Amino acid sequence: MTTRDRMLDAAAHVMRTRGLARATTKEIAKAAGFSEAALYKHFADKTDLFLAVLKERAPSDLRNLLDELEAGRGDVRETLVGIVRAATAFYRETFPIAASIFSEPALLAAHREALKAHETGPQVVPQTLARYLEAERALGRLPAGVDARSAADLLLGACHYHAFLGFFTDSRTDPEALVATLWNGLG
Amino acid sequence: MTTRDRMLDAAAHVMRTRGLARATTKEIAKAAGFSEAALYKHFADKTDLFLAVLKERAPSDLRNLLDELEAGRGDVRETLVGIVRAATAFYRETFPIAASIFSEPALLAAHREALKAHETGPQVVPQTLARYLEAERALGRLPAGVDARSAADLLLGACHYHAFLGFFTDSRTDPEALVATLWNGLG
DNA sequence: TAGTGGTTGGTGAGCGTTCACCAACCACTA
DNA sequence: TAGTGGTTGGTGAACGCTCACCAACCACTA
Repeated sequence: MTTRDRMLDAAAHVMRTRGLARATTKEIAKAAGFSEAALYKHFADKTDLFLAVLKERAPSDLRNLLDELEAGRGDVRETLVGIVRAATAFYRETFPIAASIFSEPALLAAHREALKAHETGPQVVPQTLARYLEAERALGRLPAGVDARSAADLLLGACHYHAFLGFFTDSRTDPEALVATLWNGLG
Repeated sequence: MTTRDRMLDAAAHVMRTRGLARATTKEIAKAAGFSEAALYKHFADKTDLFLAVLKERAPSDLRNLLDELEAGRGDVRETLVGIVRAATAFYRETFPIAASIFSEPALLAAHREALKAHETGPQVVPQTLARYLEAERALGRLPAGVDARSAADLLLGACHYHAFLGFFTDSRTDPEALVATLWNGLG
């Protein structure tokens, strides 16, 4: 493991435990086992370090799961329940860091620029799920008129929302109930 | 308008524009038209000020709208579309401040304590919507087996999610499509 | 093969600035 | 005249970042 990797791991850890506002360069360097000055041999400044953490230390579990989805293989409802489970855990883990970017608008802007340059971002998650639902619809396993993107947003939105609420109260997601409600509809 | 009110307004404004990390007591005091020390005549410390902003300057549009909902009055679907519109705007406005609390775990913990003491919190929003849906179900305007809380979470979650995504990419909510998808279901 | 010079990646010390916060003081009013 | 609510002018601590310096390693040549 390279020095840079150890620094990124340490930074991610300190950001998670102390919060972005209290994640100091001194503490990150100490956690990585190096001097503070060494940080600046590998990263231009603190913002550069944080952007690198955001880009290189984001857990990819959910994205991998979605990428491996294949239409026609397995029951759609069961698949969705699995996705709800994974997404809830994923958002619960990533929310604190993702959210704390909002405390520094400059950092948010820089992050957005970086995402644009790499043509990626959090929206690829609902896009990928929508693509899967679209494929299932094409196979006739979902109603013809269904709006795949709306369905993806409803499902992932509920997970995201639960992760958020979970930091303020003790709320639990019931993946089966969620999927059943979306499946049956209100009409 | 009292001095305290002006200070709260100024703090809310600075928090929104500069971000929590760059919202200094000096700038807030200046924006309110007072000296920095005057802040400390009205608030014990910076955390106290921020908690007061969170409690007393949260826009209440959505909560009011939901509180005024009455079952049996008007078309359910149209009502839901209106709620989606209001919720999306609401979350878009409140997200930056709500999210930036995560940069300071101590502040988050204090906020959570304050919510617990007043027996309130963000979860009252889905609770209120669920209560409305429950009432509509009791009137036979929704299917008997529908899980009101899940439906509320799906709908509000999508709004919350869109507000979040909107800060990273240019995404737009289509309230009608969202409600239609939830209404018709996937099954 | 021993000496030379350059690069890489590290260190401890500390600079300049900013921050939250406060003591002392003061003007106004009940 | 006592209390309220404001001001000026600090203070110590903490922060990001830079500085001068150096050990280890490497390529090149006398």
